[in-house]
Formats: sequence, C-alpha cells, structure tokens
Amino acid sequence: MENIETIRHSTAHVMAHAVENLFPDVKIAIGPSIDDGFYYDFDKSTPFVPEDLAKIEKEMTRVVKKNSPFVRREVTKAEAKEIFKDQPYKLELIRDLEDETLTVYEEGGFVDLCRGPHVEATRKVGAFKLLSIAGAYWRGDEKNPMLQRIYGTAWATKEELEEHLHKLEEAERRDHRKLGRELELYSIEDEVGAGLVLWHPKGALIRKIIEDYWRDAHYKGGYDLVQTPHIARQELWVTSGHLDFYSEGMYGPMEVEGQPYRIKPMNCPFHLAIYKTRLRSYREFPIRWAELGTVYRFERSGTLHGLMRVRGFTQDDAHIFLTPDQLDSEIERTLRFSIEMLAAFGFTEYDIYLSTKPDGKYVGSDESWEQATNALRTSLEAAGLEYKVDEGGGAFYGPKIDIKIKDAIGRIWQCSTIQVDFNEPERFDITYIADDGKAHRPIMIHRALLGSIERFFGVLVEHYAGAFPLWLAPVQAVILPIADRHQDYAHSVAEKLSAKGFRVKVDVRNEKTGYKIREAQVQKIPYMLVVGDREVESEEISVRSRDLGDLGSKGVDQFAGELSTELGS
RNA sequence: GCCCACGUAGCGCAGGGGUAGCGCACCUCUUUGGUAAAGAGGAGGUCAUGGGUCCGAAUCCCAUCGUGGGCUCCA
Repeated sequence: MENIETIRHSTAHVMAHAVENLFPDVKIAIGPSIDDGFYYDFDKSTPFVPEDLAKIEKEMTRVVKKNSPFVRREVTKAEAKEIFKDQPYKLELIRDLEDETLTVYEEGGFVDLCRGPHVEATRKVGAFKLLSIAGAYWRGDEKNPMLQRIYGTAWATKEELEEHLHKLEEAERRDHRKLGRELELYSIEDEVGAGLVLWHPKGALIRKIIEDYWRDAHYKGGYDLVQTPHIARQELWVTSGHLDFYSEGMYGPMEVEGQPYRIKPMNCPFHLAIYKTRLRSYREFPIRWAELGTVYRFERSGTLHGLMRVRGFTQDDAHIFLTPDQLDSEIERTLRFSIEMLAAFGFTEYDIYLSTKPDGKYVGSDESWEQATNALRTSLEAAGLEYKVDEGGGAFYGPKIDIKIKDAIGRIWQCSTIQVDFNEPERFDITYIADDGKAHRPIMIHRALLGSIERFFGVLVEHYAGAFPLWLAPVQAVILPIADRHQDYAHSVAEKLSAKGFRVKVDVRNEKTGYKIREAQVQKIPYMLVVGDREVESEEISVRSRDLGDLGSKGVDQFAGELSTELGS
C-alpha cells in the first residue's frame, strides 16, 4: 500500500498535467500534499471557473488511465534551468535551492521539479475529487502575485473518499452560521457592520449561562472579578505599547474634550491600572483578576468568518500577578483550571503547544525567558499533559501555552492561551514589596480559557450540531397541548417546572401535534411534553426526548427529578 | 487588504434589457387534531447601495458595502 502523502502529491502532479493539457498557457508553481488532499498553484491569464473543475477531473482520469510511470531523474541546476526555461516560478525555486543536484519527476511527458517520492505509475493514484478554486499568493507572501489554487482531496480508496466527502457534508450541516440563523441564536447585519454580532434572545440566553458558569467557576477558583471600560485615553495605549506594536489592529482615535481616546483591543492595561492604584505586597500574591472583557479589533475584511473571527468580541480574560517562585505552581493550577473548564463544556480532546522565544525582537532577559519557559514546561509535565513545542512561536513579550480543542467531528479550534508577559509590568513600572522590604517587579500572566465567548460559542454550536446539552439549552422543554381545551393544564405544568428553575415554553399555536413536534425537533429542544385528555385526566405528562423519542407518560415531579439528575444537580 | 464567485420577499432558490416568480415561514379563516409538516385564502420585494450606458436597467458597465471559498493575519 502506498503512503497516503505520496498518493496525494502524485495526484497533484496528475492534476497539473491535466491542467497543462487543457490550458497550455498556464505557468505552474507548487503542488504539495496537505491534510486530506493536495493543491496546485497556477498562474493563468484568465480565472478558472467552477465548470473547469469537472473538465480537469475528466482529463485527470485520462492521464491516470494511461498509467504512465513516474520516472525520477537527477539533474544539475543548469539542466533544470533548461528543462523549466518556460516556467518562471520553477526557475525561481531552482535559483533559491542550494543543492547542485536536483531531482525531477516525469510522467507521460509532464515534468515537474520535485523531491518525490511518487507512486510507481499514474494508475496507482487513488480516489480523488477537486473541491475548490482559490487565490493564493506566490510563496505565501502578500507582496507577491496572486496565483490560482485548485484544492482537491485524495484517498487510497473510493470508500475513504466517500467517507471524507460525507464528513465535509456533516461539517456543512453543523455550520454555526447556518444553525445560528435557523435556531435564531445570533446574526450579523450589513447595516450594523461586518464582524459585529447581534445576539438574539436564545443566543443571549445561552451566552448568559456560559458567562454565569464562568464567573462562578472563577470566583470559586480563587479569582476576583473586575470590570473595565470600553474606551480609554490614547495615552494608556502609548504606555502599554499597543500603539506601537498593535496599532494596525486598533480603531482610530475619537476626540473627547480635546483628548484622543481609543476603543480597547485588549483588557490588560486596565488591569494594570487597577494594580497601580496602591502599593502591593507579596502577601496578597498571586493576584488573579478576571473579566469578561469586550474588545474591538480591526480585522481585515477578508478574515472575518461567522462568529469565529469578528471585530467585536468578549475575551474571557484574566491577569495574574505573582512572584517568580510562584510561577510553577500557578501555571500548573491555571492549566488544570483550563482543562476542567473545557471539559465542563464537553471538550476532552486537545492539542497543546508550548511556544518559545522568537528569533527576532523580544523583550525580557534571556534568564527570565528560560525560567518562564521552564515553568510552562514543568507545569505541562506535572499536569501529565502531552504537548508539542512551537520553537520560536512565542510573542515578543513572553512564552506561552496554547490549547486547541478537538470537536465532535475532529476539527481543531484554538481556545485557551496562557501567556507570560515581560513587557507590560516593565512599561507600567509595576512593583510589589517583597519580604526584604524592597520593591520588586512582579511576573504577569495573561490567560483566556475559552478564548473569546463568540468563537467558543461558534465552536459549541458546531460541536453539538445545535443540539445543546440540557444545561445549555435555551429552552429545556416545550409543552405541547393537543387541543385548545388542554391549554390551562399545559400552563399549570409550565408553572410547576418554571418554579423549579427549568426553562420551559408552551406551544399554544393552532397546529397539530405532529407539526409542533417537528418544529421542536428542528429547534433541537431537549424535551417535548405532550398533554391531552389522557394527561389532564391522570395529571401526568407524555415525555418525548429530542434524542430518544417517546419516553411514555409520568408525573411532573418525577420528570423534574429526572431533569435534575441529568443536570447533575 | 488581495484573488475568484456571489448578493432577487424573513429563509432556501428560479428568472434575466421591456419595471418580478416558486417552496417554506408570516397573517386570516376552516379545522381541535396524540409523537417529524391539516386545508383554503391573503399579505409581503424601488431585485444590496450609489453612479453610468440605453428610449427603457433587477438584467450590461463602474464604484461602494456585504457574503462565500482561499491567501495573509489571528481570540
């Protein structure tokens, strides 16, 4: 069995071959294998149109059927330049390669500069499908020309391809933008502005539940809650340095009584301002200040995406001030808290990254970087968490740990981040009095567990496909009277359940039960309680579960008890 | 921001140089129906916005705004 990456990369060659056959004027750039498939970048005078994909696929099938062998050849740089004399992108690659001997692969007359390996012959490529046409900068640099990229997916067998395509459909079904509209959770409107979220009643209710849980967990977890304004004098951002290194992410100044003010893109300067309101002692450390802080960042229009990337969002932020010797235990504590919080929302699989000192510009001494990085590393190990190291991936102000969660269909989302900051304590010149009676500089940690409420909410919607667990469901049960004469009883059931703290609604519309049930299922309401003559008579309710169907009839108190059990309360 | 595509009723979509249609949703009436869609009728759109071409623009052109797939960037 061929290696899947080899198959995908070979399929990329076959595609480029097919494209060249169909469009002789194209210049070819690069075509690697990627997760689930491959792509190839082309420079073509006119854009590809969607119908081209089918044509190219057909031509690819023809290339495959010829079963031409992939032939590897070693050539000198000079020979390579001759072979690719009409391919400017290949020439650029050749120029930049350091080796004197290069390899090319040839298949049925199509030659590509390539390290290989490849499948034996074209028939050995597996099942493939072209998916989309997109723009991509040559070598990923926005100063370079924009090429046209064709994405495809490729698998060893037809069954795997089908399975993958099915997964793509499933992802589409779960899309939080589609579900957000269907379930009336939120919307983003032209007349309000791109990347600015309107939370509708049900979405806002879920958000409140998330936030309440978060605040309680933080308060119990040793944090104090703070709250800070949305704008501040521009001076504050000069002090923090954001105006220097983050100005492209900030909205322009607004004038208030002759003073320039800015909308906040971060919460930290405010927390530092609170810190500075009085002298701090090591005895009160670690100080943990948490805030659901709404920030506004200028994100380029092309990067906006539903709730995942917006211009106004609420960070579940906190800043921790501590002494150097508290670093290890505090990071470990924060990590555990983070994992716990994610688990509470149903996420138990994650990828963890430790990002170390960047190569270029950075602040802080090498010793503090080393100490902090070691603290992050030992905490990860103490907590028994596996992690990968992103060498040089840290911010200029300090190393960090990122946690990316895996959702129900295996997709990865960046959520938690724990960052050490050597920059801002310095800039704000904050100190604490240690046991030696002298002023020392504290260490500061920024951390967000969910990342942003907006993104996390979007991930939650997709993770649960809109069918939120009982504790998060905006409506936990809907009562469905069969005929008008059952409405009084329906309302009495609703009152009983509401009094016990459950979120219930009565569907009094003049519709048949089947219709109401369908609608409740579509709205993904966990429980439907049907009441008709039988239930009025027996003083019970007929319970239907969103997931399990008809559960038969029972008393209201019994049902309430079962709900409480399910909620774990 | 960049490349390509798209923007028609609340939603999903047809149509396409001679001032608009379908399904669902909505409203009214009939119906009071037992676990995923009862029946009939009605209302609703200056075809994203602003310019231009044309006797005439929703349709063609330009710009702007927005959306989608990507690139770059990132919570």
